[in-house]
Amino acid sequence: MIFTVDPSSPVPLFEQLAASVRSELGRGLAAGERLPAARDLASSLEVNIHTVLRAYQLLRDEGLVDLRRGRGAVVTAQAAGYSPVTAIVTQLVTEATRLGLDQDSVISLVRKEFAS
Amino acid sequence: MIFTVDPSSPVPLFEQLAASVRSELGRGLAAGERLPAARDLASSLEVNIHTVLRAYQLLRDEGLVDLRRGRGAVVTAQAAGYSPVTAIVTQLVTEATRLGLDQDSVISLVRKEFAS
DNA sequence: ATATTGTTCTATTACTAATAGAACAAGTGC
DNA sequence: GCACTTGTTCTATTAGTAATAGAACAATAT
Repeated sequence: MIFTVDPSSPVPLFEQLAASVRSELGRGLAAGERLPAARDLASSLEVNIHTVLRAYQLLRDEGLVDLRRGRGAVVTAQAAGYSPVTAIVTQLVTEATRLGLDQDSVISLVRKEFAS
Repeated sequence: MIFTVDPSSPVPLFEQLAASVRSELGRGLAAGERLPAARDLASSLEVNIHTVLRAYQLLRDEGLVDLRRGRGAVVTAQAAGYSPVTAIVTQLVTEATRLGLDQDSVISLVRKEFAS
């Protein structure tokens, strides 16, 4: 469970960290597991504890973790099926279908966009 | 050719405007056509001319328009391939990246949506 | 020539990110 | 019960960016 941030990126640190946690949610990180204590993670990432807590609170607002004093940040059950991009994917496929683009064409566009 | 911005949105005005132009590129706005003069658009949107010019310069950096003094902002030939689907794909990949989802995860979601 | 239109420059204001330190409160574990 | 852990809240400072404003400039169009 390794989280990273890049201080030289224009993306805010707390957003980078939240993104890093979400990324782990799709892999090994399961419901009930604990994230590192904010003070520990802040120390190892060399960022302020407030920055870590802001990322945690963002994830809490999204329903991905529970925060409790003394216990820390715990991955929720609903975090497993969480996908905020689903709405956009639905819109994309609807529009593509309307214009006569098939699955492979769309996936090709996605790959190209990721590569750019 | 109607462009809009929402001053109450947390998204920067120049980014909103660039997104609005990109959206039009897929619908009706063809290569060689001129965008409104920055001063005119700034006036009608009630934003600063510098804000409009920043959006235009962003679009120029993306290769979607050419900027020339006296002539204004002209849609490039390359922009023609910028379909509504491309716009949505850009939005999708941007959002996915922000949330820490990688290419394979996104493509998996697209396949699932096509299958449904 | 003159008007149009983007470019560049300085400057100000407002907002946000990130940091820092301290005190506090709720939960854990012996 | 008591010490420890860990998130919460508060004030404060610094740095960076968005947006605005105004002016002068330079290339292009008509």
